[in-house]
Amino acid sequence: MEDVAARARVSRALVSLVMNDSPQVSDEKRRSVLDAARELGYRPNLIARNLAQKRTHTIGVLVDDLRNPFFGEVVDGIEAEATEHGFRVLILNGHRDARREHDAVETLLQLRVEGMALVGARLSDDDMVRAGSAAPCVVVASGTVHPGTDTVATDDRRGAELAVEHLASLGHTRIVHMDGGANVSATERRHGYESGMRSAGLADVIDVRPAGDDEADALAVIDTLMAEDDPPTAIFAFNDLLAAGALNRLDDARVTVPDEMSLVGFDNTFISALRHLSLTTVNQPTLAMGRLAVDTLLRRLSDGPGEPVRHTLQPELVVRSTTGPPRGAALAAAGGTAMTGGTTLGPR
Amino acid sequence: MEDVAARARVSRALVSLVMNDSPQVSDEKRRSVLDAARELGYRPNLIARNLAQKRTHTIGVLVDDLRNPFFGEVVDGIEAEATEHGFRVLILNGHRDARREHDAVETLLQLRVEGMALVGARLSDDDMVRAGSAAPCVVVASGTVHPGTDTVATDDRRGAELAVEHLASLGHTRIVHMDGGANVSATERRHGYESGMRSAGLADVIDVRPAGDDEADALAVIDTLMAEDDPPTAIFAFNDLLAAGALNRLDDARVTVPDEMSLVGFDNTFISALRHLSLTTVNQPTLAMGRLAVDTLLRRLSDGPGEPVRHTLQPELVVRSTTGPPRGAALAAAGGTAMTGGTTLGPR
DNA sequence: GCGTTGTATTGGAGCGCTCCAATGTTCTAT
DNA sequence: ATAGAACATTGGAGCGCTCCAATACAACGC
Repeated sequence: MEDVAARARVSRALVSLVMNDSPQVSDEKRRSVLDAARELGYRPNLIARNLAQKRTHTIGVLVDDLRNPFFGEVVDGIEAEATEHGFRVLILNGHRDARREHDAVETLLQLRVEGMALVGARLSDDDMVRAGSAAPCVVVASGTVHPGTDTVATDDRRGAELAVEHLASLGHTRIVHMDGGANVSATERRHGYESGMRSAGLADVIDVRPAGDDEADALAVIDTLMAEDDPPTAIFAFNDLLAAGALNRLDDARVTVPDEMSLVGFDNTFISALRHLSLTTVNQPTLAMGRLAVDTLLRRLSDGPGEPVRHTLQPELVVRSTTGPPRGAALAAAGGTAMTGGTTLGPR
Repeated sequence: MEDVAARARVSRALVSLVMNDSPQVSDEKRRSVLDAARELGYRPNLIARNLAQKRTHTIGVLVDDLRNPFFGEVVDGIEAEATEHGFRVLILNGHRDARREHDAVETLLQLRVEGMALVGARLSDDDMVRAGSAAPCVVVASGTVHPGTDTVATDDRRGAELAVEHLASLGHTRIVHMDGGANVSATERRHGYESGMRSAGLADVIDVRPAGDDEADALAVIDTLMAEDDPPTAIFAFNDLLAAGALNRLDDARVTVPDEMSLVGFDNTFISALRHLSLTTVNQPTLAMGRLAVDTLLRRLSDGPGEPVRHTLQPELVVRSTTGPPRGAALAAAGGTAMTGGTTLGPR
């Protein structure tokens, strides 16, 4: 910078003004500074700038699992909204590991991000408090919800209800839920499953099986289920990945879907749309969630602390080809439930 | 930091030493500094530290498309290796957009990363030169190759040959290649396809169709192909996503796979393994590529500039259920080609 | 007791930038 | 011609840390 100033025969301060394109600079000087910078291959040092400004214009994103396309889509939304508002986005990967996510948050804070979006993060309440007191945080797509933090989430409970209503309306009674584990989304979806079952008059056959959130987690559960005397006729899985794993395993066991087993996922990731999976699932408005997360963060940034806000977006049932009436059942009455979108495509 | 020093009744310099856990510090002082830091909720400022040290211990990763699981796996490898060597990893998303990737590189450089891994990036030679002169770069999984930069890649050409050999050995003659566009991987795979065709004595029916690298890009190509008088009996697609798109469209057109059409992808992403896709594909050792990329970067960092190194890893054919003999053909001779791994599973 | 070695601690300059108050310059109105 | 405003430019302090050379302190042999 020194060199640029010298070459352009101006002060360092003026170079700074040009670099931040202040309107206060005469065209003549601006041009000569720009020329000098180019000739010298000068590249402003963001680190120094951030230090001097005491601002970073950066929001940090912690993603629970970069390989889960659902999170990828949320991040896309975050990036879009953030860049529109002049913020840079730094992405750190949590690898589905609480300890690494804890470290990642610490790194983000040490880097002095101005806000953090925690996408599907699995953080302890302690972590959340520490993080929240250092920078505004927004928890997206659950994982954890701490009392004091802003959140953006889909109405997981309602989504689960939609799934169960759909299955019940097809005539299913033995509907099992493959549970996603110890996070808020999973809890909500389980509650939704339960309330859906109750509304359908199936309270006495509520059946929740602990599974997980990844393909591999489905295998053992399917094995167990199919070994039972009276296996279910339908499964509602915590998410698409789990449902895909279930589908694989059902295939191994020569169980046809949806004839012998109906299957519903959650998230409407692109894999569920693949024609050969054609998974009935529950859509979450991922892009909107990402954008809303950033908006929430920015609002918090300008308004300062206050009542935590909770944004809840509405899910939609997407009916594809993994659900149908139970084997031997009379065709269930069409329609009835509040489902939207999705068409049943191709033979399965 | 000032405050911590005051509270612990030591100098700022000593606090710095403790924070970088230097062995030169007496246990007594160390403890009191640590206590003071905790009580005050002190969090070191990485920005200031980076500025003072003139080092960031950070390597930047530019990912062409976060939603492509293939890249996600490579990034996992990069992160693993980098953290093992005490480096932080910053991920920026390129959104499959040359302009955004250009900007992302600039950002990374301004943040003074010590090296950059460009995963599938689509950068101009100019960009690469600028980037390479500011920080060591390694180009992973192609996209672009600039003469002067280190690269880590799969032997795309060989991978394509494996695919074609496989199809030819099944008895296919009309084998079309769906091309991935203007990047090095695509070019290599096309060359591999061509040389594979020549070796199989099919030089006169080489048929390359421009497509792309995403699901949607497959649709029009399939439509065109199936409208032709003498459609091919096999397709070798640039990657799994494209193959998945093709599969969808073939389904729409009521073309059965593999009876009426065989299909091979590339990358062996987890979607190709989904039982209901069960896509024959070419595996790339993603994790190893990520790790190797970091190693290359670190070596360059310590050795300084020099002859660019090119690491080429070997691909493997993974045979699943989307390939079979052409309709009506006699069963082709088994074995023969150098294929590894993968078993044909379940009925399609 | 003294010098000597060694280790523990400190002051202060400096990293590359921004920002503020101060100064210099030009223009307008009287 | 001149006060005043409006704009353009500059010097220098300061952001929070590290690192070096300098100093303080302790232990040791003679």
